[in-house]
Amino acid sequence: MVNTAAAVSALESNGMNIIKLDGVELFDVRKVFDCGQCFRFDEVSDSRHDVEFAGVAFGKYISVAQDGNTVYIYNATVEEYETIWKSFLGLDRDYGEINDNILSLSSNSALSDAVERASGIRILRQDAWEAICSFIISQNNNIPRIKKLVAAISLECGEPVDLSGMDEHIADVHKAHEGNFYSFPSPESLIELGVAGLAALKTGFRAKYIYDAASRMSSREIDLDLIEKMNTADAVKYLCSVKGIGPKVASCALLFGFAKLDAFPIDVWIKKVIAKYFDADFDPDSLGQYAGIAQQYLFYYERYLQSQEG
DNA sequence: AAACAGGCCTAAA
DNA sequence: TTTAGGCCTGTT
Repeated sequence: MVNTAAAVSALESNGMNIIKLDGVELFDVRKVFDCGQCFRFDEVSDSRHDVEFAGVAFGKYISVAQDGNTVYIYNATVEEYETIWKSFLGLDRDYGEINDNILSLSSNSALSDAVERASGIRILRQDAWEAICSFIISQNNNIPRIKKLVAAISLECGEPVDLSGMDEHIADVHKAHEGNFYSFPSPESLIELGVAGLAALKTGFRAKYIYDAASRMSSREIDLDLIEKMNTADAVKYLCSVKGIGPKVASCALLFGFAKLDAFPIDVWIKKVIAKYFDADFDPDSLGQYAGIAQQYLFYYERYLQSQEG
């Protein structure tokens, strides 16, 4: 059974393009945008749908809404869906098959519980530079503040996104929800701001790291096409040559920005998970080509358990 | 008030 | 090769 085959149709409302996807399985918008992989989407609280998240990606403003197995993408054409949003949302992959693969490689009961509990998470395919830069910012930081900092550099250095194709009513609703309407900044625009300018936006000790990464991006010393072709282990080493990028940040960038689904970021939560549920000699590679997805399931699961305490 | 937040760098053994 | 401190800032 193939779960990628959603029925795609194009709707229109007051000139705004809307994609409607019927029969979508193993997809949960809230989990997708609330599991900490993406810092630019916020929930639209008075949505006409069960749940809706809106934000900017690839220089475009969209919102993604869901009622049961039906998913809507507002402000998107069929072409944009096929070329950008389908892969961005992980809708080009069969998560039924992925979950089976993960479960076939491990009999760990916490992992099988996690797969069930976290069902519906999809790994986003984000812009590579945005992922690299965002996860540099994420270090020694918490999610609300990461989101604030990413919003701040986008407001300062990004370009205003085009809202001309949007239904005015929808646009107004979204503007009321702290949505930020600027694209993620190019490396060049961040360089222009300088280390001092970046620090002035409260990025703290990360300012020089962002600057260094942006410089190496701009000079093509960091070659995204090269990373694309590398295996994950080599790509981690490669990215770690940038000041401010260590194994965890590199793994996150590869998982969320390059669709390297075997990248396995080890943060404080995952350390806890490994200590709690796995043997001391646990090797992430044992979870196979989708180890990074398993990591997200475990991450989500442990945070879920934590939230249930007290 | 002190510790911590989805780490990483540097120095020191 | 592994192990301590320190780090911007904000929140609890």
